[in-house]
Amino acid sequence: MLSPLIQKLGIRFRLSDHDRTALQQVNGRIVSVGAHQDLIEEGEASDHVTFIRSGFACRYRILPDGERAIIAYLVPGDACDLYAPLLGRMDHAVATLTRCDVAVVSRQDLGMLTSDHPSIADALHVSDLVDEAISREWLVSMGRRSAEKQIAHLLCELLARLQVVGLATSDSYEFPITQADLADASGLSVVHTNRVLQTLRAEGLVVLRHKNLFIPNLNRLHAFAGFDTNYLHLPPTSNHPARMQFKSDPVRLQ
Amino acid sequence: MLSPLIQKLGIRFRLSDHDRTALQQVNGRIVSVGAHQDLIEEGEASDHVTFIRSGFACRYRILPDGERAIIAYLVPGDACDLYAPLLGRMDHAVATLTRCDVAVVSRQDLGMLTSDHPSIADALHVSDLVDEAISREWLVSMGRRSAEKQIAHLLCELLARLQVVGLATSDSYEFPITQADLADASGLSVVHTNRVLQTLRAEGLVVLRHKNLFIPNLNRLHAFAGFDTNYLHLPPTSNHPARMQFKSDPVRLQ
DNA sequence: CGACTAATTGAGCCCACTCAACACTTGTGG
DNA sequence: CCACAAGTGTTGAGTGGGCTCAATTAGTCG
Repeated sequence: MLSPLIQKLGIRFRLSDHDRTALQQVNGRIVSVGAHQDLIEEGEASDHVTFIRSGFACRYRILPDGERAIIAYLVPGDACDLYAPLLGRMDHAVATLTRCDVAVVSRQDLGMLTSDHPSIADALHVSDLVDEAISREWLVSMGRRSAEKQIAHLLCELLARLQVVGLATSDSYEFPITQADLADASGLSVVHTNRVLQTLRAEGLVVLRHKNLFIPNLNRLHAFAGFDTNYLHLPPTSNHPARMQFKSDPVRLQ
Repeated sequence: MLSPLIQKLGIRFRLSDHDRTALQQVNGRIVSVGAHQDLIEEGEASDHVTFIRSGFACRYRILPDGERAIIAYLVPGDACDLYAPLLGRMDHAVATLTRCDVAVVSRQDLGMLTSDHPSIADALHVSDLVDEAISREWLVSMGRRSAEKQIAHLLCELLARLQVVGLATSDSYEFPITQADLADASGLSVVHTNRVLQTLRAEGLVVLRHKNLFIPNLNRLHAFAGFDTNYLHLPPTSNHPARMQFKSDPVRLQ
């Protein structure tokens, strides 16, 4: 039911076998949702929690002029509305970007789980704090990185996050996100997003084909984007095979 | 010691007199810090928590090219590093923007306080969730609002946040933040920040003089910025005298 | 008063936007 | 299985918001 979540929690927080078993036995219902469907609407206050099991989703807001701003990407293992009741109502919406399987768990069940297993509560809290760090990093990107570096940075982030849940190899992952959805997450226009991607491809920083992203030289992409995994708070022991590559010259555009 | 914090917690969460007394009796030391000084450095892992008692501070990151990105403004009542130990080390730094008084409390004392008073722990958690919502709103601003609207929005947000801790009237507050610090928080250049402020003044949306901000017509500014307090999760009963004003025509630039 | 910091102004440029057309994919129903 | 529609990606041309560089004018504070 919650397998990618368990994987994610286990990476940043020590869980006992007892905790794991409890997590594995959580019951809820699995729902399959098509691409570009709302999972949670703004203003909602539901009595269940939604987790992404497969596919990509996003948090977003619609502005008065109809523009959409994507505030976060959600990948398998991410919760959509974990602490929503503490705040009362959702101040933003959540929608799928691709076809998704989501797990819907009752808040009551989850509450019992976390009170019986305080370390699960802590682990969930930690992963929320990481989400917060990710928001901050997006702010850094939007504020002070060029469009090219911003998107490169995002692609690095997704690689790391997908590796955590076993959905990426050391240098590639499935990337079914639309350029329009990338644009709304980067604060760019669709046209410019397209051109930025072309530049990254032309520089040989990424190979993007058939909804699949391959990174020929991760060190080079990291150096270009100014990417530093610190903010994701992954354990140092985590295996990052790509880190073993030779260091290469930094890339400069123009 | 923590009076603005107590005010802030009390607004969004019901605290018993018992809780309040406990909060009032927290001890720690008060430190006075000059403007533009680091309070917490990136990578730090300290055994105490720092709260802003007076003045403005910010969270920030420095990029490889030396640029600074301000990720959040901190006002009196805000915590600098509440959950830092859960994540291990700080992934960003905190610095003052003006002269500040900060309260430094040992984590051990705070831990005892929250385990004796679970509702204080919840209240702190809620205010962290609001900080998260603020980050998301900043992302919306940077991504999809014009420079004018972005800064107008920020000024609306500060009004609301300062009202919570009694540092703003219904339509004005002390605004000692430098244009350079505003620029780094908005992702704009200093020069353009200056011009944006001039536009807002020329439109009569704000009066900014002698480090003091006055908003002649809050509804007008709200409408212009597309500002909606929802994301701050203030109680509906909160007194917002300015809301009683007449509705006025929306402002359009150019 | 002098030294520094902060705010302002001008000029020229470029990154990113808009509008608009076109090509390629994907999916669906006849 | 094809035809068409819708969605997605790509390209060109022209514009403008926001940038940089550089200099000047306030403020602030010892």
